[in-house]
Amino acid sequence: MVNIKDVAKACNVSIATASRALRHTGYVNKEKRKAIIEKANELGYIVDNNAQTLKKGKSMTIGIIVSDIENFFYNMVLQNLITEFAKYGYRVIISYSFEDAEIEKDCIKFLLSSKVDALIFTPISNTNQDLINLIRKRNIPLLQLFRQAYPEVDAICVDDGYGAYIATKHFLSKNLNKVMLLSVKLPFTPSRSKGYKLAMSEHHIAVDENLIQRFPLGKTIEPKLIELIERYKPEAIIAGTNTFGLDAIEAMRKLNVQIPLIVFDNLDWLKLLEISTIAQPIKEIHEQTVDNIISKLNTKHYISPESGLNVRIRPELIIRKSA
Amino acid sequence: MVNIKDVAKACNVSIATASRALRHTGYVNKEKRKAIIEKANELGYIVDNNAQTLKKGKSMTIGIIVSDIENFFYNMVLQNLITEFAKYGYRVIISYSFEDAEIEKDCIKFLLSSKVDALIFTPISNTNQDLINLIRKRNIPLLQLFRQAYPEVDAICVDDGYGAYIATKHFLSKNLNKVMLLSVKLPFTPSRSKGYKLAMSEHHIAVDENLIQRFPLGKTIEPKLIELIERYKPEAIIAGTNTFGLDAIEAMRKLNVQIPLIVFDNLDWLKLLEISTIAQPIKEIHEQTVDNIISKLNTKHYISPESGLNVRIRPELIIRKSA
DNA sequence: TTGTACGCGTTATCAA
DNA sequence: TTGATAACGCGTACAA
Repeated sequence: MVNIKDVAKACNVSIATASRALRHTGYVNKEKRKAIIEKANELGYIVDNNAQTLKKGKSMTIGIIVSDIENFFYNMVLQNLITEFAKYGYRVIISYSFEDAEIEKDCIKFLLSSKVDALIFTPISNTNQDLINLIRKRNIPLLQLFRQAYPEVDAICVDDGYGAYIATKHFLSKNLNKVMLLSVKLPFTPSRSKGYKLAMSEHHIAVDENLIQRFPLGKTIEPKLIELIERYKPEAIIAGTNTFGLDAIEAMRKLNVQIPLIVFDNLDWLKLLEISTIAQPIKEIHEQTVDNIISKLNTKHYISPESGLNVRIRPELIIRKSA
Repeated sequence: MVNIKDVAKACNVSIATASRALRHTGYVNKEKRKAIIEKANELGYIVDNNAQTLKKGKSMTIGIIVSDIENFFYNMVLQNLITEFAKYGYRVIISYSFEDAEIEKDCIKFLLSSKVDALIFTPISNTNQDLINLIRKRNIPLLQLFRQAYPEVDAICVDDGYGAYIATKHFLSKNLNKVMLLSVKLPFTPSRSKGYKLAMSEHHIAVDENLIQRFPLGKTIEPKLIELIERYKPEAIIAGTNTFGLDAIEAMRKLNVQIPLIVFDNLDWLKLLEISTIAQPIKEIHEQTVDNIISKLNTKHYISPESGLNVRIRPELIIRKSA
């Protein structure tokens, strides 16, 4: 383990001089600086993050807790966040909560313990209020992404309600009035059914609650779907998630029917199958996220406000063959 | 920032006692311990990782550098690794190299600087030999995943050559001899074309090099594919990646032909489309990876060997309607 | 322009 | 069973 002391000794200078040379800070003789840097490389010296963070009280890292590692869309946003924050000199530390509030608690603790300078997370529940309070007390910039579980904390979400609204409007404009909505049992997200109902009311159509179905994530709904399609004979279907979309396609195939379909979240295979989709506004999401965090970080004495923002970014309807 | 000193003061004990109580180590009066832990929770005390790691010279973390955040299969393996290592008390720190050797260098440096206890990575190139040497000199357990760019370092890979072999065999057994292989221009991975050629030679069929096509990752090959299919009229196609598979399907659709197809990497949409596939052995990969790393970590004075293992795990052929 | 010396928060040793 | 104290590696105020 070669440390700065070793480098200093090898160069016959003091630790302070070596540090100044390597950190490019303060005065140090040009030739000496060059020699020190060279020697450091030669010895394979790498600064110790832990010591540096401990000393400076700043880690130049941003913690991000992602709730679902399988979510392609989350990964896209994450990729952009990593790249963008790097431009500001910040590294991203990623933790995955796997949609589990206990794991989320661990992740938050770990990131706080690591002294991240800011924290972005997709909340699972509102059961970690104590930690949220702690973060706010410490004035660490904090942001909820995709969901808002804590009203006092800023949130940037996709307006899925609006997504459902434009999808429903699309079908209604084609005189397909019996639209079935496969919604998600996910708390803290903008409600798809609200947008659905708004569109219906704008067209003066009574809402048939049987056509609004809610399912939890994580398991196939295909058998249930077959039953529902047979019973209620919808004229169009809006699938609230990708997997619901897959299940809907499979169900229709088995029933040998073709019902117009719009699926949330634009993935590759949807394009291939020429299925209409509600596309996530990836670019807007990561841009607003970076803005939000960086501006908080740049505010010298940032103090978390009493009540949080709730930014809702609108997705886009992409019409293909299926609808 | 409440630290252990604050907790100690609040409890009228010394820092040492507070530390023992909170770390559950050494002797401390039962009631005092309870009081200290309670007070720590009340104050929102969280141990400082940086100080702890600095002091102990051990971070209880394992660094993993993933080359491609979009790769569903990598993410699955990653998820399992996180969960499994947690059982041994290790946290995973994830860095993404985005298939860029320079970023990879940064990631390695960052993880070393963070004092990870072990490092797993998917190498992009063999241009970071200096850092690899450094890691080996420090005797930090090291493992290459999915690719082997440094022969002296242990590697666990999927035997894509075998995948191509069984896929080719399958077609040959059905008397489809003109098999086109869409291979990947990826260095350091087991060669798909080798397996293809082996199968061909076992059936005493001369290899037509025109049928073996190699493409880089990241951009569509559909136009090229249309041309190739028209020119060489293959009787069967093996797509070396998912995206090549998508492109092949699209090309066939445009040409209005149906050619038997097998696609590498079993994703959801392949099942839906009833496309045959070479399925990645996710479970074996993560199990062997965990074994490899944990056993190195448990070897008191682990010394990296002269030459690395090269474990090749065989994928599985899943036959569906498409072939 | 350089070096000395201290402290960041923690753990471990050792003496009490 | 407890507490004083010395490190861990680094950055910097201050003195030289």
